[in-house]
Amino acid sequence: MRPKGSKQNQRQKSLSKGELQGGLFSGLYAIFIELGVSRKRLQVWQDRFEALGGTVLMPKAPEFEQDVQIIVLASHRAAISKGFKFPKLRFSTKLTFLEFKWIEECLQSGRLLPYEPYSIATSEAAEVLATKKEEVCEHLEHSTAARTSVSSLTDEDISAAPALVSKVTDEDISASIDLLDNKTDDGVTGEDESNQDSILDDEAPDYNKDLSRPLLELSEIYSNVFADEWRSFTYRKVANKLDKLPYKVSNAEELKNIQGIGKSMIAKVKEILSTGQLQKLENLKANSQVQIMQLFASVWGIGPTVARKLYVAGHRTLHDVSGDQSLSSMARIGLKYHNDISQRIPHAEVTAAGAFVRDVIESLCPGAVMIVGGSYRRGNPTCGDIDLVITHPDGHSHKGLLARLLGRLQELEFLVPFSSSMAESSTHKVDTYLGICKHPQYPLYRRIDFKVYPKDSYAFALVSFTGNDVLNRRIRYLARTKGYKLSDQGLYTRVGKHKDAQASEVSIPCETEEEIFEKLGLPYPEPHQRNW
DNA sequence: AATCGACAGAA
DNA sequence: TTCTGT
DNA sequence: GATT
Ligand SMILES: O=c1ccn([C@H]2C[C@H](O)[C@@H](COP(=O)(O)OP(=O)(O)OP(=O)(O)O)O2)c(=O)[nH]1
Ligand SMILES: [Mg+2]
Repeated sequence: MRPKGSKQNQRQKSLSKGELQGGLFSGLYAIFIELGVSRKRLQVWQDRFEALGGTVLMPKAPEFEQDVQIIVLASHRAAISKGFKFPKLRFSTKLTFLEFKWIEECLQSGRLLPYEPYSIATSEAAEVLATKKEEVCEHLEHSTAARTSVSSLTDEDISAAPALVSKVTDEDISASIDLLDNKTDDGVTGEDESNQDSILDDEAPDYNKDLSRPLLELSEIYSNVFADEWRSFTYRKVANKLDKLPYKVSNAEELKNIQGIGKSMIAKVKEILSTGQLQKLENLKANSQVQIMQLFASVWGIGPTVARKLYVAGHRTLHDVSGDQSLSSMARIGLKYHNDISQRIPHAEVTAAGAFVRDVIESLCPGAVMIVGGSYRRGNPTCGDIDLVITHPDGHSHKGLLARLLGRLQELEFLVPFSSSMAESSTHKVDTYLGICKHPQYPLYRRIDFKVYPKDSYAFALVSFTGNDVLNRRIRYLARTKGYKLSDQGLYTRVGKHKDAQASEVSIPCETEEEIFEKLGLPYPEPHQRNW
C-alpha cells in the first residue's frame, strides 16, 4: 500500500510476459549492452523499462517466437560490436540500435520518443536476419537491487551559500511513562495522552510545503510504480527535512550544506522555485499507467508488485480489481474499506478508540498496560491508523492475551473479523495483529494495529512503535555502527568486531526509552520530537 | 561499488 | 521465498 | 538519491 519500509533488498519483480497495451513501453523488447555505463545505472533503466511494459532481453543470443522488433541500447557505436553478439535469429527480426540517451529521455519526458536523433548506425547491416537460435532468455532473471539516478533534468550548478538549519526547540506536552510505574493503579493504565487535541505544535513549518509536496509525490511514485525503495526513501527524507525548516527556502543554494540533500535534490528544488513545478513529476503523473498503479498500490495489502501484476492483467479500476481472484485476504479487506481507510483519523477519535480497547483489556486482563503509539503518540493532529502496544508488568500475563482480546473485540463489533494472526500460538516473542475496526460512535472504519510484548521488550517496543519509521531506521543503523543490534525487542551486542557478526541472545536490559537512547549516545527525544 | 532496520505474517 | 506490512 |  504505501512506501515506508525498504522491504527486501533484492529482487522483486519477475512478473510474466510481455504486456498487452497500456504501458509506455508495452510491446517493446530491448537489449541493454552493459558497456560504458555503470551496472547500477543500467539496472535502473531496465527496471523502469519493464515497469512501463517493456521486456528486457539478454545481450547474448536472444530468441523469439515471432517477428518482433528489438531495440538495442548502447552507449555508443563501438559498444555494440564489442558487447553484442549478433544473434542468429530464426525469424526476420528487426534490430534498432539506439543510444541510452533515448530511454533516458523517454523516461524523463514520460513519452515514447522517436528513434531518430538517437539511432546508431551499425557497420553491419542495420537489420540482421538469420536462421539460427541460441537459447531462450525470456526474462526470468531480473535481478534488482539498488539503483542510482538517471535524472539529468535542469542543470545543477551550485554556488556557495550558508544558511543554517537550526530548528525548533519544543517543549513537550506529553509525559513519558514507561511501565513499572503504574502497577497499582486501576488496572490498565494509559499513558501520555496529550489530551484534548491541544497539540499546538510549536512551529508550524508550512513554509516549504510547495517544495516538499512534489518530492513526496515522487517518493510515492518511485515506490509504487518503480519499486525503487531507496530512492523513494531519500525523497521522503528530504521532503521531511524541508518541512521542518523554520524558514522559507527562497534559494536552493541554501540547502547546499544540509546533510542528506545532494545536488540532484538541489536541482529539483531549484526547478520548483523557478517554474513552480517539477516537469519530471508532471510527466509521470500524466501517464495513465502511473496513475493506475498508484491507485492500486494505495490499497492496503497491494504493493508495487501486485499493482503491476493487476495492471498487466488488464485491470484499470478498483472495481476491476475487486473481481480478481488472486487477491490476498489482506488486499481484499483493504479494497473493501479503501474509502474509509484512506481518510486520516482525527486525534480525538484515536483517543476514543484507544479508550475503548483499554476498557476491554482491563476487563480481560487486569493490570495490563496499553499505550497508543505511532503518530498519535508523537502528537500528530491526525493519524493514518491506530497503533496499540500492549504488555503486562507481571511478565507472563501477556501471553495469549491478544487472541482473547481480539475475540472479545469482535464480539463487541469493534473489530471486523479478519484472520490475520487470530490463531494465536505465535512462535515469536511478539504477537501482532493488523486489522480493521470501527468505534461505535464514529462512522468510519479504521486501520488498527495491535502488538503484544513481554515486559522485557516493552521499552524497545515503545520506541519502535512510536517511530517514526525514519527514526527507527536511523537509530538502528547507528546502533549497528556502534556494534549493537537494536530491534523492537531488545538491544544486543554483536560478537565479531564490526562488520557482519551477529548474535547475542540476550538483550541489554532497558526499562525505559530514556535508557535506550542513552545507551546509543543520543539525547532523549520526546515523542513529539520524533518526526524525523 | 556498497550501504542505507529489523522484524511479523500470509501465501 | 516473495510480498506487504509495521 | 545521498553518503562513504
Ligand atoms: O515502515 C515502517 C512503518 C512503521 N514503523 C514503525 C514506526 C511507526 O511510528 C510505527 C507505526 O507505524 P505507522 O505505519 O502507523 O506509522 P505512523 O508513524 O503511526 O504514521 P501514520 O499512522 O499516521 O501514518 O511503526 C516502522 O518502523 N517502519
Ligand atoms: Mg500509525
